[in-house]
Amino acid sequence: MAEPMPDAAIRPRKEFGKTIAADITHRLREEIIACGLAPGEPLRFDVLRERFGASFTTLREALTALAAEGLVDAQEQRGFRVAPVSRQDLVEVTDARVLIEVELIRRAIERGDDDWEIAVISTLHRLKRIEQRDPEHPLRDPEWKIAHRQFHQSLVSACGSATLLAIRADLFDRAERYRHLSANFRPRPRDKAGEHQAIMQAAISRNADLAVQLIETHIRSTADNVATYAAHLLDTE
Amino acid sequence: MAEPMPDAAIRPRKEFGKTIAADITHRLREEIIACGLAPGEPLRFDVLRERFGASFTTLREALTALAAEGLVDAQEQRGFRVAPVSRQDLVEVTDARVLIEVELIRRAIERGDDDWEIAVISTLHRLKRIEQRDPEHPLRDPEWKIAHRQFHQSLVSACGSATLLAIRADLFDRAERYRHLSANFRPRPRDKAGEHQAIMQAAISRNADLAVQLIETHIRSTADNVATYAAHLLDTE
DNA sequence: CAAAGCCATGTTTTCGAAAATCATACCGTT
DNA sequence: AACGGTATGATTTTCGAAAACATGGCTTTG
Repeated sequence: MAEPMPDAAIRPRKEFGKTIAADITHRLREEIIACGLAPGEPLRFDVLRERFGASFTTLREALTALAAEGLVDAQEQRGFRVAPVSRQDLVEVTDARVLIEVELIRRAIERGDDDWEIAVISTLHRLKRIEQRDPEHPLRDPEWKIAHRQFHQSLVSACGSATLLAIRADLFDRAERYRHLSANFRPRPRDKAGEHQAIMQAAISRNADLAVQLIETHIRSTADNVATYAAHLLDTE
Repeated sequence: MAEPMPDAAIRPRKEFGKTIAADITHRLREEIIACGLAPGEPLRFDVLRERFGASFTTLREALTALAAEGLVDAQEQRGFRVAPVSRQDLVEVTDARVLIEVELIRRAIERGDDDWEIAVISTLHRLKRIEQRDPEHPLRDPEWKIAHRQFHQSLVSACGSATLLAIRADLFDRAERYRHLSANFRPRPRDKAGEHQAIMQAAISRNADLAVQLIETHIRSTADNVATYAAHLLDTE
């Protein structure tokens, strides 16, 4: 007889990662990036315990990991809180992203093979499909977010440095939180589809200088948008 | 009457940081960097528990933090181990350091004020004093290590980006571990004192191009040294 | 009345036992 | 002998109680 479906009572609690701690780290990260937990908000164990159904120490491990990524602020003996946002931090994250992403794009264009080209083309294709389906509020759509993340990830994936890719990933997450922050106040998304298309073409045709210029513009204009439309959230804290 | 010295029985267990977890993170980090714990060595809780006198969960939190810094390798459900070393990783860390440190030196030279100049000059002075006192095995001397770290830190401290400084600090630690790895097999330290002096002068005289070139050479030649004299440790794993 | 000290309360932090998981050796079968 | 599956011991992971700590209000004192 076939193994029955897992009973609700023994449904696995770990949907991502093998350990509960890794799972909670992942869920907390997504929630902070999406601003479901507001910047600066205290992260009290009682509340988290109820929300995530894990114990003190497991939560503590997750919060410690997120603190290292810059999404959580650990105040020794006084608990944790969601990392605050500020204009200064936005500028720093943007600057760091440009510095690193530009270098990684160059390396990827230099080193990328057929598989890399295929990855770039196919992740962009998926992204465009999702945008066609529902062109309204991309950041509200989890699928769009994943596809967008994967497209940018694929662009640099052939750079050859896992070390720099890890740093880039952390910075990308921190920047994405700022995008969410301003999403509710932004009048209309600009033509991101066109920008992504142009970046893809520059990369595939191995035009490094153009790709670098497009990426830098892409990153900086997004950050400018955030600074404009989330201004009231950046100056008060 | 003056407060008596803390009794041995109630001697504080936290010498660094306010929490035990932060203290253990710090001690473990130093021990891994100094190769007191060998690369790839499993980090079993029984052993750590005895060595650091903390409980499972506290150790777990410390290991999680160090995993985010790249000094510990977390294998889900199969424990932790000291991050392995490899030629590839050495190259990546060196490359990343050059990319970031070069940029930060430029920014610091651009933005540094009088306090910055004073910090650079005085940290170099302390470093030279320590080298005069005991010119034998600098990496064996904890004071030299701290002074060396602080000199390089001071050079970039005025860059204006806490975000990039944090990334730089992690990479510096990872590189320092490789230096320790080869220290036992290196015949003689080359003229680091002269290099540090030249870097300081280029920085203070605001000669960014020269400072950048010197720093890059400094970082790369150190890494080359490691690759040469720790070759037998890098190829086997 | 101001300032300092002290207790009460809520929160974080730490601990070791207990549950879950993995690695290994053993056994039976082919 | 080789293979697959299972029991066993070792190790990690998780939990909630208990200790440590910070904060704010209250009392006492100068």
